[in-house]
Amino acid sequence: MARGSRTDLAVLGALSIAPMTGYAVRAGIQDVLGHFWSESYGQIYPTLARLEADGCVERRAGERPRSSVYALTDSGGVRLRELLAAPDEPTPPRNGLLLRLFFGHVLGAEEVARLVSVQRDRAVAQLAELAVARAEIDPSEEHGPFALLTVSAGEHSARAAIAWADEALAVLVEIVADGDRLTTRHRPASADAP
Amino acid sequence: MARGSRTDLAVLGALSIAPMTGYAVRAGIQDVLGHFWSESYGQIYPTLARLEADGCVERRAGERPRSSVYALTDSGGVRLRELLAAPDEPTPPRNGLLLRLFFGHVLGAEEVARLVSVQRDRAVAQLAELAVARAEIDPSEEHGPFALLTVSAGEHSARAAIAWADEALAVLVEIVADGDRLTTRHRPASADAP
DNA sequence: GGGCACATGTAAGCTGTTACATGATTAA
DNA sequence: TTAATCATGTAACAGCTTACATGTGCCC
Repeated sequence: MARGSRTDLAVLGALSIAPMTGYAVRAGIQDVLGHFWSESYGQIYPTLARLEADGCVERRAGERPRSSVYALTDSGGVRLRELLAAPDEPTPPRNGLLLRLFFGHVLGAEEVARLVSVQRDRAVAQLAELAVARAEIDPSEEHGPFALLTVSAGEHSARAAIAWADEALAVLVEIVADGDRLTTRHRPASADAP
Repeated sequence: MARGSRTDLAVLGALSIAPMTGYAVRAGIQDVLGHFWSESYGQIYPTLARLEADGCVERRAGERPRSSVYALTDSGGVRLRELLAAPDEPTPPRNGLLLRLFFGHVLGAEEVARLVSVQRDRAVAQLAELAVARAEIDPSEEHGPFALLTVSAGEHSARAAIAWADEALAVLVEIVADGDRLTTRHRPASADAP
């Protein structure tokens, strides 16, 4: 799947739930898909215009002045299924924390531990947000089970991040301790003034 | 940290290991950081030129004609530590598999299961690659322990992906079974011709 | 001599964000 | 009345990939 069609997929998917304005598409993506997807207005409005030109969506006057409601057409439905069936080609990896960690000896273990703690806190916070999201899903709705699976993916990922962070922090504490042992080895064993 | 400095961080980090050519920087990032970072030539060469103009790296003639070896300067070292200490600001989430999963009722549970299987296979393959990477690290080297932590992060993440995929596949099988039950309910219990 | 690894660079293009400009409607 | 929300769009810019152009050195 061409990378460019990912916004198409998100927008067509949103319109498959119900016809709505561009503004509502954005709000829906932020609120409902927020933990694994994002789109900005700068993407959404041009995308809607292009999809309309391609006959994938139909534009109708909205209730308010200057507002338009977009609805999925038949060929838009076909296009949506095409995009859904296409395998997800992974983007090149770019993990800023691991990049910093790899060059950790330059920065020092203590500073690295601080960065890892920040990441751990974020994962804990995400777990709490996911619990809220989970509670808001109605499992009897048609896409309820699918929504629950996306929440579950986030939870697995967050728990793994926490477990790793704990492991990493333990290792980093040891590295700090070793450093202390090395620098204090030649000093008297009794406590000096701080 | 401005997003734009992430390539700077990767390049300066590479040069903190040893002075090398742009080509070697790219190869090093691909081979050593490959499981969590990537850079293309289109980023590396302009970045090196800019870092040289800023006085962060020094360019010297390499052994081959037309080749240059870049080395970290003192101010480059300072810049590297600055970038390393800056917290990693997370990029907006974009998970193509979860996007597809969320709209799974449009595609059907069986097709979704196929997509999840592909993801599971990828995670299994990654785990194998990480085992190789782990074996190649010398833990007595100064950055050995840090490199091991990056491998460990990959392993945690891959194992979580596999566990989630197994859970998801089990749920999807049930959804398929429910669908079959509903569609066969009104047919005779005895086997019809296929 | 042919192919591969080494080596440098640029141009075009795509994806995406941010900030801005503009204005109507509604709830406090 | 005034602030928040609803609503549409664009322009500028940032980041990144791909493909191309170009050439050297080394090994089979």
